[in-house]
Amino acid sequence: MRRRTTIYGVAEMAGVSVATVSRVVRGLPGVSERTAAAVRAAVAQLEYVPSGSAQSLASRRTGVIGLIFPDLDDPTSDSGHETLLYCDEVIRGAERAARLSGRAILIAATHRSSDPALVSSVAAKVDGLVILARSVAGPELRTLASQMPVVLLAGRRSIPNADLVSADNEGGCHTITSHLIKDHGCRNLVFLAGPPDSPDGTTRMAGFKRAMAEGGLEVTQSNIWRGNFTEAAGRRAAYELFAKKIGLRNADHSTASRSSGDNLKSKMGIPDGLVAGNDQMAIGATTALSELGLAVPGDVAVGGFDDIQLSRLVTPSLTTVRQPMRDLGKQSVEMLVERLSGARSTRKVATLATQLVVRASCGCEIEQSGLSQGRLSRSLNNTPDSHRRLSELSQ
Amino acid sequence: MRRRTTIYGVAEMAGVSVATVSRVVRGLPGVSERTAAAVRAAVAQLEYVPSGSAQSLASRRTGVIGLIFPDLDDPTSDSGHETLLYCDEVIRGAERAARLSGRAILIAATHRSSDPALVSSVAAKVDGLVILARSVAGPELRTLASQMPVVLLAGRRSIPNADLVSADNEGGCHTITSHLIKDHGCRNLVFLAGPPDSPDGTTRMAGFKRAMAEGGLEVTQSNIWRGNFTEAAGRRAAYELFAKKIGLRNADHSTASRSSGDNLKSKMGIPDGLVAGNDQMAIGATTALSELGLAVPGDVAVGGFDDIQLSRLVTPSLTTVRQPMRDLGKQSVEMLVERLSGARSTRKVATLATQLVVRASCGCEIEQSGLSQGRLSRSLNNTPDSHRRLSELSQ
DNA sequence: CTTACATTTGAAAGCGCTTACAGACCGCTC
DNA sequence: GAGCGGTCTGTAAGCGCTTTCAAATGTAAG
Repeated sequence: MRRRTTIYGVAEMAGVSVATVSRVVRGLPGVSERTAAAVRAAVAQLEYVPSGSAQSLASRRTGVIGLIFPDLDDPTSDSGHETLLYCDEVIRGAERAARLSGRAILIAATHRSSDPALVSSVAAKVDGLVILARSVAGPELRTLASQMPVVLLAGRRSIPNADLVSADNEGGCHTITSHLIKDHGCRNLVFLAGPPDSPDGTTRMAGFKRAMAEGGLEVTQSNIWRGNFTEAAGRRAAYELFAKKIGLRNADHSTASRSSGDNLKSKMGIPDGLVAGNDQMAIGATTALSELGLAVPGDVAVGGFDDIQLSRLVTPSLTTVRQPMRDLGKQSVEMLVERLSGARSTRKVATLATQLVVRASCGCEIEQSGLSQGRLSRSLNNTPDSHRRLSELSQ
Repeated sequence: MRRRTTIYGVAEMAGVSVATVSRVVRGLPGVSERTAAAVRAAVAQLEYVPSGSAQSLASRRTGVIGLIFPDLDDPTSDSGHETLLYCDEVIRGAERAARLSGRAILIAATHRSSDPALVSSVAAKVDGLVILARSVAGPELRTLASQMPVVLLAGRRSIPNADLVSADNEGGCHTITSHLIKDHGCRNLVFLAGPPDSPDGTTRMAGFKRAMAEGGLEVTQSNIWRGNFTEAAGRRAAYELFAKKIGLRNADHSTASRSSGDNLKSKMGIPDGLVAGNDQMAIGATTALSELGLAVPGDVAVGGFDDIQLSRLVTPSLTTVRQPMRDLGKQSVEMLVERLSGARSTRKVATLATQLVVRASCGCEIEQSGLSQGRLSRSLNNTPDSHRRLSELSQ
């Protein structure tokens, strides 16, 4: 582990000043080809690698972008697992975008028990930050945003100075709801919402309502069911919405009377479709419906949101909405780079289009099984003309 | 984006020298509580965050570990996808270990068309490197390893000075082979090998051979089939190994004569089990066997290696061997940290235990279907007593 | 051979921190 | 009161670069 050569060593060997070496190494103009060649020879000879710290200190740029994401405490939980995958994709997208701009990505995960100094120490080493969801507390976030460019990814908060990138939750939910209405003729949809304080959930519900309105369908209390994003909540929803109305107290798979067609359902106000605020609830509901003897999608069409792993594996496979995770990472970094290069100083908000993933639970796809299962899934863009939708706010 | 406060600003406000501020900020002893409090007040007041570059330059430590991994050119290919997941897990493990040691992780992906300066620029910013597989070319690797601590993860090369971490390919393949021999009574196993120049493949074959020897079974030419790790190769293997021997030219699912028990098979030298060097080949072979009218695991037991996503989804689900990906990342960083803290200077080689994942293709598990599919999979450690096996070489 | 101007080079002043090292100050002991 | 060992604090010299700025050199025009 020999001590690394410095710029002085190279300068000496090449018989020039350190300023000249610096110019050659960074490819700046104004050095004669003759001199440059001599310097390059010395660099190669000595295997010179400039010290990143010294470069950063002198130029006050690190060439590094920080990415802070939440690390779940309980990696065994379902949601934990899904969040992990989500973050991984984002990291990948961010890394690529950073690499293309000649920068590197410094990653750090936070969780509730982690050292508060962590974020500072990362902030001290980077030119700008991409912060996922709520991995950093509000006050700290404000401080950071006042000191360096910050992009919030899927963060709900509106921090002055911080750009914002998120998936189009409203549009995605609108798309899947419209799909159930227009393509599958649902007339009595129920939205399985999340807790009222979930911004994602609220935005998704807005999409549901807009699609209903566009379809000429009324949305009342009875079309919104409040849950908490868990599978259990989905099950409960199914029982509450269907059990009484079809005259069952206990779910009994073998003896449950098979449902009796649109006629009865519409008469009794039984929903003919469910749109869930996330996949977990959709899956819970689907399971419960089958216990109640109702067929999905035959009697009730079901749609989810997120496209978690499990959604592809359940029977029937779940029609859902996928977020462009990798693009979220990419877009965040690109916006950061734009700021870093001084190209922009106004605040910017980007919303990336989501993608409808059509599978079986809506009635579109005949169930596959065996080897090929899980490999095919047709999908449609919900915005056919453009890949992303950007809106810019000066602020 | 106001200019950040420096240590001088804090010193001035607190009425002390910068040396004292430095001591307080880093928690060094030898400062009276009175003074320290004043400094802390100033730090909070000014929202002072020390410059990482300046700290690194002065202390010649960056507190950052670099992680270099391959980014596949073709992200749509199967192997690409699997490799991505693999890397993601490694990154997670590395990040956690780094965080626990108070360091951050700088990630950068390389692929064949990427800028060669990338690795240098990363190297210039970190205290040490973890390098995955063959993401960095040999000569460059040597240079790096001569200048800073380097850990090679799953890298086949033996670079002087570089520590090495890898999964126990030999042991894993030994375990699954033994499982087929001892628990399922296979007597005529065939190993579907990779190309001879694949180190992983070779190591796995060694495990196969050892298990065969321990089971008192001979290994000849006819027990080794050479492939190239693709599904197509697996299919070909099945046809070549079985089609002729059971008197079929064309696979015909409906009319194929069902196999006729151990009696015939052993008489004719038909294999009763396949151990594949990776999951892709195992899956290809399984598909082809079913086309040939042979039942898996009924007529032929099959085992794979890697535990790719698909292995859980195919029918029958594939019994295979999983690498401890997250632990690989963790272990790499830990070894690097050990070096960085000067605790060790001898070269170290760590081999982490793999895990046998028992599913249906060996005959252990009754096939599951429906909702619960993919969620349960029993698994056994192949080294019951210890989680990892370390061997240390002084060199 | 000047003068004017572009091109190439080097000297030197930081960048914001860490870290010897030395000095100041304190209460002791002899 | 001198001498001594602690404890606390400040001075200043780097760390290895970048970046003015001015000097040196070359070059073309007058």
